[in-house]
Amino acid sequence: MADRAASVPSPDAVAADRAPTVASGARPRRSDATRAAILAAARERFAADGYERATIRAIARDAGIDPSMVMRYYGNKEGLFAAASAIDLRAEQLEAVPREEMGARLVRHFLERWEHDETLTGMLRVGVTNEAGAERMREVFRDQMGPVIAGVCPAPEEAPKRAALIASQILGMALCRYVLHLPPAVDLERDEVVAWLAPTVQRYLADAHP
Amino acid sequence: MADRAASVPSPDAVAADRAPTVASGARPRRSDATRAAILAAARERFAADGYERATIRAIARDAGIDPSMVMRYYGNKEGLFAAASAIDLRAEQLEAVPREEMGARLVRHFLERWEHDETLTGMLRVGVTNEAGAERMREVFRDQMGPVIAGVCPAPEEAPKRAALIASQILGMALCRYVLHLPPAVDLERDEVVAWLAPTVQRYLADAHP
DNA sequence: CGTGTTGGTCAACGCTTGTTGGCAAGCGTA
DNA sequence: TACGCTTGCCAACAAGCGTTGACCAACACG
Repeated sequence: MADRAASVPSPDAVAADRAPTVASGARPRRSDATRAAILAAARERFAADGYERATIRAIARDAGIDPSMVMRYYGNKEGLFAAASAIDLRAEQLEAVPREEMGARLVRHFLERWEHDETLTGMLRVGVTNEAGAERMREVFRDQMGPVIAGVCPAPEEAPKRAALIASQILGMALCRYVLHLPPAVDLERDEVVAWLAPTVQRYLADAHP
Repeated sequence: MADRAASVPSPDAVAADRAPTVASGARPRRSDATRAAILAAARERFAADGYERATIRAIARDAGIDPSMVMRYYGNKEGLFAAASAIDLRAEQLEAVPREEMGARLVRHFLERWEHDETLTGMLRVGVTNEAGAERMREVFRDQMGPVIAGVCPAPEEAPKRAALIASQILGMALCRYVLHLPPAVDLERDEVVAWLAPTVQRYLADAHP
């Protein structure tokens, strides 16, 4: 038994552990395809069903393997979620954006991320009912969103507060549009969402206190 | 077996069915206290745990009765949720508010509602992972939030869209503050939240398209 | 060729879940 | 007092859950 699949693994460690698509130092294993299939199925199920209803049995069925393989490779369900919730917001794409364009760019960036990576929906669905999922969201917010906001925020000590305000608007729209499927929110064109939300985010980012 | 506890009851019907605190036409039953205890325990559990983890057994334990009583009075778990998710946003309090104050009043109203009625947290927690819960949220949005927005919105045909934008901001803040417990969102004073969000909501409510 | 490691299946475990039906005690009314 | 409805508990059911360990086939390497 190797050191992988520890009892309570850290998300990024597990995620970075075996990434079949990335050329890492270790030589590839025959099981990389299976690992990837499990992870893909897990992301899909967590995004569609949340933590409790995304059963290991269903994930294994989707991946075309036995449930016990999930346990062997990811330790337990918690470890599987930790691996499946690894996400890169690609926030570095926003670092060179001039301050006055930041609102629109932020909104568009996250709408696109949300539509192309179901992991975000999964994190939200899980984070709302599962403490580990909520902690994961707080981590991502702090580590990936925080620095970007701090980089363009006029007063650095206000950056967390302003980041939270921005998150409230962007997460709220994602919630209404991609999770709750509120009809008028779903019907909006993407450009329309950007046009409406961008000034809000811009104000949260850099305006003086109201 | 009476006509109560139908197989798939409508939320409001079930909720209005037996409301021990309200003087209804039917004369009170000895079991009204038990019914109320079940409902209170259910609201608490749904708000704290979401749909799956709020087990009938746990709810019954909290209410100090046998799980089978829950089934007798509410038919099944879905019926229990339907009854427990009955909610009054008290939107009529906002009907006489002048348009230019509406943003601030809306934000403050919902913050207070959220802090005093855990049913809202329950609906959000359940709505994110359970289709019946999502449908319930769409209903409440349409029937209770819609009319208020339509009442002050300059162009009536734009009311649903504008209501969705407002919901995205208010639900987003509630999500960050009361569900995900994002630290900077939790640390904000209530007046601070109102000061920041009110202009946003005001713009979504009545400003021209951006 | 033989041997150890890896990838995978299978059957079962202990537990929890929603749900059901039977039975006893309490109450209201005739 | 006697009868019927109501309220409640108890025990059990079938199904599904996460998880485990035994076992087999295929590969890698000396």
